Amino acid sequence: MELSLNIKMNEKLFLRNPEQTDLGKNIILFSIQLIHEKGFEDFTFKKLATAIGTTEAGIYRYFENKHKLLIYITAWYWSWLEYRVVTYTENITDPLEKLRKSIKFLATSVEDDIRTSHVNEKILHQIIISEGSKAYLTKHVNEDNQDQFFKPYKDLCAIIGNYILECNPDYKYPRSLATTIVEMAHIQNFFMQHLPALTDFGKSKSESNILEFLEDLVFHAIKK
Amino acid sequence: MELSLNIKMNEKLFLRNPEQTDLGKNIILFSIQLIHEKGFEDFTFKKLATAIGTTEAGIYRYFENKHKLLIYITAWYWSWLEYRVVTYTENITDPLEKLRKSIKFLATSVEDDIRTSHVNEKILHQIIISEGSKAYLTKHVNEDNQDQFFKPYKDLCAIIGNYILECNPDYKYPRSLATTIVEMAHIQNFFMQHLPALTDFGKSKSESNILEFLEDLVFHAIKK
DNA sequence: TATATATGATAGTATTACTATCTTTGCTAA
DNA sequence: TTAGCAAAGATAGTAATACTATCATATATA
Repeated sequence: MELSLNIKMNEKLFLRNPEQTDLGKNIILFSIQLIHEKGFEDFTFKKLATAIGTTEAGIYRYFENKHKLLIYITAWYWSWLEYRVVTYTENITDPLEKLRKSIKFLATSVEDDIRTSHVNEKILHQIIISEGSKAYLTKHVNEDNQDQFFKPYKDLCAIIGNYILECNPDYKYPRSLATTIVEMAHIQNFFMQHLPALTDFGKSKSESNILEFLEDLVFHAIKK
Repeated sequence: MELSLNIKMNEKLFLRNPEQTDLGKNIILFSIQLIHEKGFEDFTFKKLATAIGTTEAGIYRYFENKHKLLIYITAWYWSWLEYRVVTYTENITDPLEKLRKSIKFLATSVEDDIRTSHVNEKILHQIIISEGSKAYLTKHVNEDNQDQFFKPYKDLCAIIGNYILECNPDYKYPRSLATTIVEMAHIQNFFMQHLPALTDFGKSKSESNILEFLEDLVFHAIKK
């Protein structure tokens, strides 16, 4: 049986839907590789075209510019993560356990999901850590937000926020705590890899330590 | 009496020390204005030169490229903030109060410091919020780190981390909690301004709410 | 007065970030 | 079977960016 997983993306993010053609899928596949390899600043459509074996003009038929492509792949990641979090927590009744499991999904690397052949989730996770925030740290964040480009990220945070409220309906900062979990899961990971003095995990360099830190932080914060 | 405050910067960050000449000081003054106005991606040495009334080549005599300049001004900011935090907390004996006051410095906007005529701290604070993380989110972060470019940031976090340990010597994650405070002080501020659904402060848009959230988070985390 | 230093003026290059146009390929509906 | 259309390939061109190089000039200092 062949599995496949399809995520519906905001149509304003692309000119032509990359999921519907071979070239489109290659653009996603190779851009994830290239952005990871070179970093977003050094990544260009020219290099991407060469890697795929097509021309620059070909890429521009799918994406207006490389920033839209970055938003596309980050939005895809958040949608995919939301799907995973919801799928694996919806049957859990204990809200504390739901939250704990969610934090684990946010703070832990994944293996490549074979149901999405044009996306390598393991590398994508690294991109989110190093480049993810560049999707919104721009002067046009307000316009991009009006176009709903960050909806997948917001939806995921909203779910975590609701789990927090289920644990403690009186907790005053469910959304900010949710974004703190999501952001710090990635930032602590980046610091652990590159600026270890900024964390307590420099020696072990193990994600499980980040997980422990986040759990400790969250469950103390929401304790009644 | 004329006050002045001088911060010694890492010499590898510049080709010629910008604090020592009028043009150099103008580069710092106008780059802060321009980066805030246009955002870092759209900021160029050409535009900066035009704003100052000098030539592109003139700027290149001080800074190798715009990324080094960004690191310079962010490093300056962290040094300045460390100076402020240390100055205003060293006389406090109660560690909890020291930590509380430090959080306030991290999470609150400042007025322009008149002792530094070539730096507008209020605008600089906004730049740190929107552009600060781009200083280290690069492929050359490891080399930059070896050159000690992020030392001011680390020093500040180390101080906060020590205050945390003074409050509770058994707390297991003092450094990660310190960076969480610093990072979230800025990220929550950005989200409050631009993506308010990600915070609990969207309506009031008030920094004092961020402060309350951070205090609540930190003091629950370190409670014995 | 000689000299070093900072700045100004100008020019030039490779790369980036696009836009435009024309051709070819391959599928589909008449 | 073919006409027509969409996707992709090929090629060219432009303005801006990110530099480097050189030569002249002003100013301070020894």
